[in-house]
This record gives sequence, structure tokens and C-alpha cells, in this order.
Amino acid sequence: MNILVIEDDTEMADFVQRVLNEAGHTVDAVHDGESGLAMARSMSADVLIVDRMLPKKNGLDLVQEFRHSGGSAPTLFLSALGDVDHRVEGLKAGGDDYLTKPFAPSELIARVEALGRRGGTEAPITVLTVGDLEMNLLARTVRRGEEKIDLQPREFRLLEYLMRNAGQVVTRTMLLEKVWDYHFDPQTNVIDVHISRLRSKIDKDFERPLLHTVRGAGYRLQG
Amino acid sequence: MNILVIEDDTEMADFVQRVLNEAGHTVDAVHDGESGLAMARSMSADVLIVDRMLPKKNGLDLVQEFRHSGGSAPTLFLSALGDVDHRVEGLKAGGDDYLTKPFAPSELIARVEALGRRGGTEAPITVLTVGDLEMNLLARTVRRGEEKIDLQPREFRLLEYLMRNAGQVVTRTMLLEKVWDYHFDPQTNVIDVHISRLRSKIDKDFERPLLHTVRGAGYRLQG
DNA sequence: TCGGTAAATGACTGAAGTTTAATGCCTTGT
DNA sequence: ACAAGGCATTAAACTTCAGTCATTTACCGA
Repeated sequence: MNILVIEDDTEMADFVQRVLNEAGHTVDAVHDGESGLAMARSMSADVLIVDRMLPKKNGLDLVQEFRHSGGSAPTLFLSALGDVDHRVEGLKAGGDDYLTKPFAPSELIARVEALGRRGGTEAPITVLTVGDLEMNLLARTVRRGEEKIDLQPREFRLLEYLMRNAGQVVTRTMLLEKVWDYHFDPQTNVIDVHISRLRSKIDKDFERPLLHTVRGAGYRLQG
Repeated sequence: MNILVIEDDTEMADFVQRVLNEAGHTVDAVHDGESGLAMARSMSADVLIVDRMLPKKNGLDLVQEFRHSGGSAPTLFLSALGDVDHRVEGLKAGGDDYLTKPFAPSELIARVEALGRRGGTEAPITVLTVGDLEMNLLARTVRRGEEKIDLQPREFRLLEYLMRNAGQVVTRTMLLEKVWDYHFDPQTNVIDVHISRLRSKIDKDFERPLLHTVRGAGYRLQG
């Protein structure tokens, strides 16, 4: 397997590299966040092993940027910090597993291989489906049943996010973060307006509504 | 293999169905263009067999719409018309092969199976690369080397088309057709303007230009 | 080297898309 | 049943983007 290690502590990097080499994998290592990100993008590794604390760009940001630019290799975070909050933070940032230093070689191998198996070479999702609603991410088209639906860019992003989280309640804060890239409350009803417009396009002419309001919580798209 | 036949002539449809059934394939048949398109979209067939002349929606339009909405199943056109022009027209509309009635059962089987093999279940391309320029079609992002590049929607489409045809000269007419969906000459310099804007984003700050003018012919993107 | 044509650039205009704000409706708790 | 807050809808203001036009620059043959 092709593994990229991004870790500033040379000793630790060498250790990881040796352990995984001996387990029969090919391992590259870089020592700061920036070159790590560059490397991750260019080499198409099967698994990324990333230290939380890195010079130039921290591990969390690195993985987030990597994911945002379309990278999909599963990621194992390495960290001295072991508590639950940090773990959650790492997983939220797009990490797939979390390993606390110090750790046993066998555990490292087991986890990396588990990730590698799972990450495989799956094709990225290009079509999202919820009930009879279908979104083609490459063609940028949306259909409900037989009907084509034209969406504006922002409406498209909104629906995409709702579809990716179908069945779950999506809060306004989540939408502001992920669809609007706002990290603050704009004190307006932008969301309401766009939800309204989206509804008029995907639900108006149809029997069963897909987009439900969860009063006090947010919205849920349900098939 | 899963095959969808869209043919209004019931006798011919039955014939095709029987022949392919006997060759071990699963065949569905519908008898007009509209339900054909609906079916093609919903059933994810491995191969489509489409009559050129159909009630409600002709075969050419059907395939074009099907492709436009993201459908990728290879298509075999059936037609009484056998001359070169019609053949070309069919292939241009997004067809992959063309068979003139009457035809031998063995030829039908051979062609359908050839298409099926080719069409396979290949993953759609989501990342285009030309030199150090990289476009992610899912994330809708563009990077040159380490630099992120922001493009407007039309600039994005323009660059996508150029990248898909990298190394080849792309004429203004091709760009008008494929990027602008114009089927006439707008008598303006829209293209020049957008090429200029695109250049200022992807070539300006870089050593080697990628987007070259081929005077009198068009443009070429070269790594 | 000059003139003509093709292509590039910059400024402007109009349209389309997004956000704001005002108003009205519906739900929920008292 | 009523009040209060959350949500929906609409129109208007604003922002962004695509396209046009006028002008400048580059290319090529005579």
C-alpha cells in the first residue's frame, strides 16, 4: 500500500516509516503541513498519516483543505492529545481514525490496513438520490421523477448539502457554515428565503414534500 | 447484459428482443420517445437501442437529452436510412454505433455486445489535468501548481472544454457550440474576451503559458 | 516597412442571481 | 383564545457576472 506520513518529529516519522515498511508498505514522509498538503494532492496515497501539530499548517486544516479540493484518501490522525474532544474534532475535520502516542506498532499496522481496505479505490459519488429526487453532480442537473429542475448555484449547493445529509436534521448554523461559508450569523433570513425558493422548485408540483421544517431545529430532507 | 429497446414498430421490437434474449441478454422494450427517455434514465441499461424515427420524441433528441442529463449508456441507432449523412448525424447526437435495417441477427448481437463491453461500468472522470493545471469537476475547483484559481462559471466551462481537448486546436465555432450553446455566430468577440480573462487567471502569474493562440484557427491548451 | 486583419484588452451596460427587509402566517405555550 | 416567536413569502435593493463595444496591440504578407 502507498502511505504518506506527515509528521514533523523526525524520530516518530522514522519509526512509523520503519514499522509500515516492515509490514510491506511503501511509505513517503514529509515534515511540514504545506509540503504535506502538496504531496497529498500530487501522489494519490492510499492512506494519509497526519500529525495534529505541524509547522506551517496544522493537521486539521491540512486534511480539511485536502478534502475540500477533492482528495479522498482516508486519514489517520496521530496525536499526543488523547481525550474525546480532540478525537471528535479530528474526525469532524475529515479524518477517519485517530491514534494517540505512544502506540504499539501492531496497532498502527492494524489501523492503517483497515483504512486502506476501506478507502480502496472507490469512485467518487457523482449522483445523489433521495426518494425520486436525483442530483447529478457532474452534469449539475437535478430531476424529480420525470421533471427536470433548474436550480441557481446557491440553491444547488443548498440542495446538495441537504441531500448529503438526507434523513438528518440540518441546522441553520450548519447551512451557514457549509453552504454560505459564513462563520457568523448574518442576522438576516437568507436561509429562509433560499429554502422557500428551493421548495417552490422541488416540492411545489409534487404530491409528497421532501423538504421538511423541524421547528426550532432546522430542516430535514426525507425521501 | 441489460438492454433497452426504444422502437415503435412492434414487429421490429419483438424481433430485436427475441434475438438478444436468445443471446442471453435481458431486454426491455418501450414504443415511444417519451417513455423511452424516462425508462433510459430510470433503469440504467448497459446498452440502448434506439430507432431514429419515434412518436412523441425522435431518437436523436432522445439520446441528446439523455446524454445531457448525465446518462452514459452506449447507444446503437436503428434506422431505415443508411447513408453517410444520417450516420454522422446519429453519431454526433451522442450515438455510438449505427445499424441500418434490414440487418442480420448476428450483426446485431455482435454490435450490441461490442458496445456493452466498451461502455462497461467505468468511473466518470472527475479530475482533468494538463501540465501543472488541475481541474476538479466535483469540487469545481482549479489549481495551477500550488495556486488556487477562482473561475466564473463560464470561464470554468471554457477551461473544461479546452482541457478535455488539450493538445488539439479548438475552433471558435466549437467553443460557441459547446461552451455557449450557440448554434450561430453572435457576431461579437465574446470568445476573445473570455479567453483573455481566462488567460489572466491561469497564465498571467506563471512562467510557461498553457493557452496558445493559433492564429486563423482557434486556441490550443498545451501542457 | 507598411497596411490590413486577427486577436487582446479595458471600460461599460444590462441582466441575472443573491441578499435584505417588510409583512403576514402558523405553531406553541399559557 | 391570545400572545410571542419562529417560519414563509414577496418585493425591492444590491452585487456579481456575462456580453458588447471601442480601442490598442500583435501578426503576417506584400
